[in-house]
Amino acid sequence: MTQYWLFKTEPDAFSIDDLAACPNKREGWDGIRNYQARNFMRDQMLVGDKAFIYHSSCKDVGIVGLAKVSQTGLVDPLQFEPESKYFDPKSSPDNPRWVMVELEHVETFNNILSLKTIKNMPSISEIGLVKKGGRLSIMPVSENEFQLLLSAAKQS
DNA sequence: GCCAACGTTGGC
DNA sequence: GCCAACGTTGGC
Repeated sequence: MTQYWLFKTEPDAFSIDDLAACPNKREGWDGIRNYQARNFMRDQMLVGDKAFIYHSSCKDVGIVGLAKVSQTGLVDPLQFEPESKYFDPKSSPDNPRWVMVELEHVETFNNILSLKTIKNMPSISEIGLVKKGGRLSIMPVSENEFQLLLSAAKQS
C-alpha cells in the first residue's frame, strides 16, 4: 500500500528544480529539526512512498511537483557539522537524533497548485496544510487527498 | 516586516 | 510535570 506525504521546502534554499538537478535526481532531505516530522520519516516512510513537494516562504506558495521516497533510515549528516545551522551539539554519532530519507524527483507540474487554490478545495479543508496553521514541515496526505490534489495540479 | 500559531526550553 | 518565556515558522 502506497503512502503519501507532503514535504515543504523553501525554494530559495532548495527548490524542486534543485532536486531535479541532483545526481540521479535524488537527494537526502536534510535539515529537518522537528520531532513530529522526524518521526514520520523514521517510523513510517517506506521506499516507494509518494511525496508532493511544496514551496513555502516565497512569492508563489503551493505544490510544485511530485517525488518519491528512494531511501529510508539515513542519518542527517548536518547534525554533526559545527558550521551548519542544523548542527545539534546534543546529538552523537553513536545515537543520532536526526534521521532523514532520500527523495527522488518524479515530475515538476506545469503550473503550481497554489495554496489559495488548495484552500478553496472543499474536500481538502482538513489537510494539515490548512489546519494547524500549516506549520508542519512534513505531513501525511491521505490517498483521497492525494488523488484530488494531483488531478487539480494537472488541470491547472 | 508584521503577527499569529506552534514548538521548545528551563526554572520551579 | 507545569507553564511562562522565548524562538521559529510561514502566510500575507
